[in-house]
Amino acid sequence: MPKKVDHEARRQEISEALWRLASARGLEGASLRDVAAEAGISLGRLQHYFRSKDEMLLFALRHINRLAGDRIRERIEALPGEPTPREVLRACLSGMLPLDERSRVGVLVGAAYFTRAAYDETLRAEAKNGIPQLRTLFADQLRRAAERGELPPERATEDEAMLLIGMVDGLSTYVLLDVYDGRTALRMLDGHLARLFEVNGAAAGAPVAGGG
Amino acid sequence: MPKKVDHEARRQEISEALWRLASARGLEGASLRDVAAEAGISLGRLQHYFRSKDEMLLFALRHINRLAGDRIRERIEALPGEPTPREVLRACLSGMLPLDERSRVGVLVGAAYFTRAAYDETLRAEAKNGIPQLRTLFADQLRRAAERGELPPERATEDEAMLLIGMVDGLSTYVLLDVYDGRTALRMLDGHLARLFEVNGAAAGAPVAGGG
DNA sequence: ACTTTCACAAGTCGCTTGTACCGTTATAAC
DNA sequence: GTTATAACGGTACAAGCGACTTGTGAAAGT
Repeated sequence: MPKKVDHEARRQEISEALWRLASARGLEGASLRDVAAEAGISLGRLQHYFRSKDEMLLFALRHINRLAGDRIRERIEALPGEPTPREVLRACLSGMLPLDERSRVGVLVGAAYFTRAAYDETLRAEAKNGIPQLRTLFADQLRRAAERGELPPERATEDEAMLLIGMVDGLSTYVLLDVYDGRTALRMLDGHLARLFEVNGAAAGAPVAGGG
Repeated sequence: MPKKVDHEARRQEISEALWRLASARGLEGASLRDVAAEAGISLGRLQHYFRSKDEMLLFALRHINRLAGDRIRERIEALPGEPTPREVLRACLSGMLPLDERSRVGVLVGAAYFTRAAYDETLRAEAKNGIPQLRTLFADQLRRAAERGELPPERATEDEAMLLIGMVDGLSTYVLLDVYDGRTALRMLDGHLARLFEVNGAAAGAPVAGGG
């Protein structure tokens, strides 16, 4: 038997090259030759690791979804001490906004995939994948906040959790379109959270200062 | 001089063929030949009305934006009697959701353009175009509601208006992804409006029943 | 009647695309 | 040392792309 190569690692490298191109020129603007060139390998080699373009796109989508999940989890664990539900929520939501280069690429790639997912059933199934998890995570935090008296109980719903996800998505959209910048989006997010966590007209939960 | 043809009308017909394809297969899946076939004309004729593909895409974007604006205005005017600010807001916002086939195509096309706009400056400038108008319209309604005592004054801000736009955008995204359906999105939108229009823990403004 | 010019249809051009396939090298097993 | 096979690099190919050119018929102006 000849030498063995870590296929998973090679595939991830190629995926990352694809993301760089997709965030700069869109998914359709990234041909196999372009991706190979960006990854610094030959077209033949790329084809050795992905039998077709669709296979590459699907792998890259799964990979970026996995990284996005890791990122969320990292941000939660990075919170100091015993974080309040509100702090957890803010960390997750602000982590989904395109505030730095890394998350900007992530959101751009996600948008590119979304457009395809709208008419590609395979991609759509994959893109929807993480949403229920995220909704559950957020709903859990809302319930926890309600138990602590930091949130009116009637606001601790799955709908509210879903609304939060949708809102961050909408904010991200307009940041990418340069309608406003990341700081403004963050301010609007904080405004929404502040009103969400209002109990009898007063702020509740731990307000958080600064940071992305 | 030979016979004269209404160029504007021809261009609109071609644009509509493009939308049908774009909503079904995405913008990149619509070649000039495909659009011509969908419009039932020859490639040569299409090129007679659009010198380049970019010109066609730009015209179609402007056209769909104009129709979207018309739709909003129609919905406001269709409201019976002297509509409250809340009724106006709900009519506009629900009109932006992909609830029927027409608006579904509109949102799909908008999404396809958005993906391109992320890395195409010309399209981005055009796509941003209607936003400030919409924000102003919404902010005006919020202020009017605050004056009528139906909304706490501190919520009558430009940020709140922008947040509404972003939220509908996010909801639309997930409707297209089949995460939930249009009715659910509408329920979530109504939930948000209900809380927005809460004064001292009680509902204010005119609650609206049913309808899209 | 003649000319001009619009409104097309059809074909061609150079280029890029995804995919298939061939040839070569290197390495591990026997 | 032979063989089998993973790991490539390189090339060829059919299809499709946008852009461009050419040809034709007809109607309006003179």
